[in-house]
Amino acid sequence: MKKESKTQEAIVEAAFALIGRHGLKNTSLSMIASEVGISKPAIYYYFSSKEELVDYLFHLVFDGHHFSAYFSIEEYTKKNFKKRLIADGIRYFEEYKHNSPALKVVHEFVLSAAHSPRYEKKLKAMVEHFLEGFDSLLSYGVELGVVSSENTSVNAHTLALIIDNLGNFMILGIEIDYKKIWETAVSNAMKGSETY
Amino acid sequence: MKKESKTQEAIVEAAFALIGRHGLKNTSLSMIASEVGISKPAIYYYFSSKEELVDYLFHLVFDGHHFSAYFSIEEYTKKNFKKRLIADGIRYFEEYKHNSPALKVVHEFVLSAAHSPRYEKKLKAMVEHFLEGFDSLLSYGVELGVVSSENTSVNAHTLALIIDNLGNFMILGIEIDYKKIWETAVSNAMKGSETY
Amino acid sequence: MKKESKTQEAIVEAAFALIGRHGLKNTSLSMIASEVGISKPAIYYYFSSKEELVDYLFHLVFDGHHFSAYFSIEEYTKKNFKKRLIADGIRYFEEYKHNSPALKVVHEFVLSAAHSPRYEKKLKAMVEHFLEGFDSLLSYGVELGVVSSENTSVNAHTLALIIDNLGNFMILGIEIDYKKIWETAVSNAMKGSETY
Amino acid sequence: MKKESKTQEAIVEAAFALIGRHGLKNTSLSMIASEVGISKPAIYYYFSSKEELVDYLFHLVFDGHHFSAYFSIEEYTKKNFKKRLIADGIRYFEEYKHNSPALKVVHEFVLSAAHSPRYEKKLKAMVEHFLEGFDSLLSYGVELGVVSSENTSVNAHTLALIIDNLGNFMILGIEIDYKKIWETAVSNAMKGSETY
DNA sequence: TATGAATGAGATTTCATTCAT
DNA sequence: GATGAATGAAATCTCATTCAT
Repeated sequence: MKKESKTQEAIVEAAFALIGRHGLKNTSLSMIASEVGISKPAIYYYFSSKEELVDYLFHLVFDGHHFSAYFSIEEYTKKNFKKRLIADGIRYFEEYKHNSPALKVVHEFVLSAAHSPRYEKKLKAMVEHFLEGFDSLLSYGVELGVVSSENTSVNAHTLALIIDNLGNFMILGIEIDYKKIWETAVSNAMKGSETY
Repeated sequence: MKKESKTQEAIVEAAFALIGRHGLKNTSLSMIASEVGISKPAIYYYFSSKEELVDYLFHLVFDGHHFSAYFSIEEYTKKNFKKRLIADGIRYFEEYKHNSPALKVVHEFVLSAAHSPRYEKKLKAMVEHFLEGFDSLLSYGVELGVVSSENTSVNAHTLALIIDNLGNFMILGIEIDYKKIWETAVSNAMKGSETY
Repeated sequence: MKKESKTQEAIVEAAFALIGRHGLKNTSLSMIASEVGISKPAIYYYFSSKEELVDYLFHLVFDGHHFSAYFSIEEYTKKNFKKRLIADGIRYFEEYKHNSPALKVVHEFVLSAAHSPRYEKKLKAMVEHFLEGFDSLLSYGVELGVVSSENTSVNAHTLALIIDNLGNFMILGIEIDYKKIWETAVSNAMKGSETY
Repeated sequence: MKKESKTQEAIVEAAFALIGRHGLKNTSLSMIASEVGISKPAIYYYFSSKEELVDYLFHLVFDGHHFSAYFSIEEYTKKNFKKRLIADGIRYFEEYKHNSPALKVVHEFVLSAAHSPRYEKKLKAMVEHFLEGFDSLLSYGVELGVVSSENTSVNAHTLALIIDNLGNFMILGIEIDYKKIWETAVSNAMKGSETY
């Protein structure tokens, strides 16, 4: 837990806010500096380049973005499984509603990964981490006897796909019944479903 | 329907390719001009600003991105409904695999939409158009008697959410069983599913 | 003979003058631009970077700096050999007196070669070219029978060393009898000289 | 003779090494500080500006660069004159071969002198000091009867010119017969040489 | 239709320097 | 004696845009 100076914190916070608002490329060090109320070179005292600042934000964001931060498998029981999964999911994507700068920056990274090999690998790893998270969770449900053993993996990935995109839709301000969609998805995933 | 000159076509094509590869902000008019083999000011003969060129691409992309271009409701029958829906969906997201410039540019616009009110509305409209497309399709399935009448709307939106994100995952190169996921999603959507 | 625009010529000329006066590192594109009376980016229309501009000057300077430009061996005869060699040498280093920007820039390159591998090789080649030039000239003198055949190479190199440094001393404004020194050096070189 | 602290010595040494390697303008206080392992402002405790540090180096270098440091006239005798002069000269320019930081810095100052009136005078003085040194030495040789009394001054200056440039050529890595050239030059200077 | 030439604005970055502690 | 924190000035370079031709 390295101690950050007030200024460094302010830089990071301003960067988050501005990148969330204007995007990665549209946020200049000048903007950050003037938002914080310091001079441009002051940023270089804390980060040796814009790239390094962005990297720092990237890690800050993704290091806190673990599957287990939202879905703590060890607290799931036979009895609370469904309720818990539904509640955790809702908690997850409702964060988007509050428009937290961090989540907007995640969004920014996710989308810019398409033409930035720098982040592509990390991001892919993060998505795969979530896929595996749901895999483990459903497998545990199978053990508990509350989740169908058929197609577990496909169902897990479907949940990941849905919850991820619910966040994206929320950012866009699409009005759909988020909770019901998630509840239904969880139900389907648990009951298993034979294909045609 | 204004007639496009060869040069204009070339500009648009180059812009598509470059933006798909490097992103909106990282693609400069110089890059486009030199890709086409013309001078920078020549672009201004066809588009009065970079913004206008981007707008043009935006419309080009989204005007061709109709729900009905992929799912032609009038060809769905009681008998072929499921098969058809599965097949059309697969056709849709497999386009991503082929890396078509247009789709990459859609992705890019989604990115910009997050911090550009200019595109936000249009994009939202497009997403809603897809949501309604699936709504209509499933409603038609209800009429035909092949789709459960319960929760139709939620199921339709779930399909939209899934198919949209399958494309995103494909761009990232995530290896999951795309087809099986889609098949299962269609099955669930058609059979309806009571919630807990 | 590529046609240079007026502006390009002006840039090159200003660069010569300013680098001669302030040195390579102390001459900025801003200085050049404002000397020429154009904007900074205008320079980039002609040279894609400062490095390229400097390279251009480098070649301009050294491509005209051939041994044969000062000492045209084919005009040397048995009768005029000494007189000619003395006169050509004087003509060579007297150019320094007139303080031509180009010569100052040569000086700049020569000295900065010490920590710029970029120019080191080229410069070494140029110096060696002059060494060989004097070698050939004296050898020709041997053939003509006006130059001693002993130690020809050592004597040639001595001439090169002296004439080169006479220029440097002139730039510094050292007051010595340049002509007499050169005459004596030529005499010694021609007569040959046994070592102790 | 102010006492230098360990830190000051380290600063000076690092400055020597870095300036020798990268040049005056390319060596920043940051580089020096980090080479020494201290903070940037620490340098300001010892030198009130970069200019002052450079001045200090300048004097350090030139105060040790006396003619008499290499050629101690009082040890020359009728018998050892030539041998001694040759040997001292060789010792002088062979220092260049060992790449001593101090000599590289001299070279650097010569470079700066061309466009820095600050050093020009000092440097000129130093060169003149060497010219006079050889003048005195040869005059002493005349007194001893081992040096021709004709053209003594011209011959002295020629020696200065040659030995100075031998060092420059060495830095560039030019491969010539340094020793033979110097021996011959000494011979010629002592024997005197009538001009044409 | 198209280009050569040029520009203002602004981006990232480096440097010598200062000052309170 | 020495440092952490900060700054003004300036450097190189890019970009969208303009305009006469």
